Amino acid sequence: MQKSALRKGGIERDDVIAAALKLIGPNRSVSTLSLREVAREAGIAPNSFYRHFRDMDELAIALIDLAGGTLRMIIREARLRLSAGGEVVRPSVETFMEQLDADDKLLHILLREGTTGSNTFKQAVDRTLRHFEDELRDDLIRLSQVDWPLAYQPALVSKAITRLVFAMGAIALDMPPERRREITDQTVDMVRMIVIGAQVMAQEAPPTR
Amino acid sequence: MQKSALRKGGIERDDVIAAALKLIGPNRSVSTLSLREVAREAGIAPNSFYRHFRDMDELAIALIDLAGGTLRMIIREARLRLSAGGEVVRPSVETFMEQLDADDKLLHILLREGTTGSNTFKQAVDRTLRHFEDELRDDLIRLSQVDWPLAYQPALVSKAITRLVFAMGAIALDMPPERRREITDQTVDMVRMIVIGAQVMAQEAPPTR
DNA sequence: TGTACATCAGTGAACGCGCGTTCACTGATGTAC
DNA sequence: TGTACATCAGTGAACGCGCGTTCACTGATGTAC
Repeated sequence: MQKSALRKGGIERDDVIAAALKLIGPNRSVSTLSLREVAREAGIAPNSFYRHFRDMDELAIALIDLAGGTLRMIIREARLRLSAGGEVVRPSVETFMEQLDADDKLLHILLREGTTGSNTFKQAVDRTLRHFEDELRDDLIRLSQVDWPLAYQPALVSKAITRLVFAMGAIALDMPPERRREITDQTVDMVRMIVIGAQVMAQEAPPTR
Repeated sequence: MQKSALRKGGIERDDVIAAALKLIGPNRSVSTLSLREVAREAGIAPNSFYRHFRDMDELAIALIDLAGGTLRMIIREARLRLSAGGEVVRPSVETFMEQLDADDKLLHILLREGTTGSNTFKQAVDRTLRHFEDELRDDLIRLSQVDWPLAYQPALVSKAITRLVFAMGAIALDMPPERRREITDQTVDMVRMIVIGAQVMAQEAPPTR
């Protein structure tokens, strides 16, 4: 039985995570948070932090993993919106950009720590991004068996799309909401370029699967 | 006449910048440098820092501008390597990736502060990236008048290429040198996908210039 | 050429602050008998 | 049911540290007369 879950006033590991999330924003990445700051936000004494995490690094990795998991669910939802034979690129990109609003804190975590954090952070982010790439690659292969021409190097295509969409997501995060549409449209066109280019290249060279 | 340039033992603004550059690396972005740290590296007392910069923000912006200028020169060199009618994408990407090794500190600055820094930093980086995009767009238009088909939305194509190449550059920076070639090859293929896709799309829709 | 003066990059000492971490302790909860 | 005990998230106080910033001062250089 979970013991701590029954305690009355106590705060949980998740409450500390929630406090950290509250502090994260456009200009605050995980690595700039201080232990005392998080404790203050969570309403506990600084030393109480150690009851839940060994140090700030452990908290940061928990946050990155949380962000990764949530974003994977976003992508899964995007996939559900796809009707066989219908348009694929636009609904996917739109779902991504919409969720970026809703879960902007989580996106920020992945975008910031991927370039700035310690090696541990970077690896955690990289793991998440590669997970995305893998899922996207499988989607591409599946699609190519239904109604799309075979694409050139699906792994490479999915990597290009993932990195580009994340880069555009980072741009969108720093922009006023009314320009999101514009960024979304641009991203849709960019992804189409990649997909179409890959299809053309597949006809010129034998595709590697 | 520049007075300070004649002083003997004194250090210059540039020396402080050089000290800051020395401290920057894979895990140290500009915004994580402390004033005392930079002063220590430059061999001056902490308060002497104020003789050269009003605060760390001013130093940071000087570094970002320096990085932007240097990178623009890199691109210019890449352009010189292009022989009319020859291959365009590979030499350009290769030049970029090679210089990334040589001036890796500068690349780091643009890659890190663009996602993490304060709004001021982000704007400085954004300015630099947009400058790249503009130059690339002009190149694309010029190329399309010589021996390439007209591309679909050159501005969008150049934005996609710029952001993607920078994202791949960020990946390369965190990798051991022996994997640079692999990343370069991947990037070349990605850029080709975008360019070819844009050319195909130009034939389907009237191009916007 | 000599002298008085302005300039300004440099200095050491000191300040108050927020930080991460440690210590010994508390007191509510759940468990064993 | 009652009692003794283990667990453990919480506490306040204290530590030493590096930080940004300020102060009044120095001393070499270049300039004016």
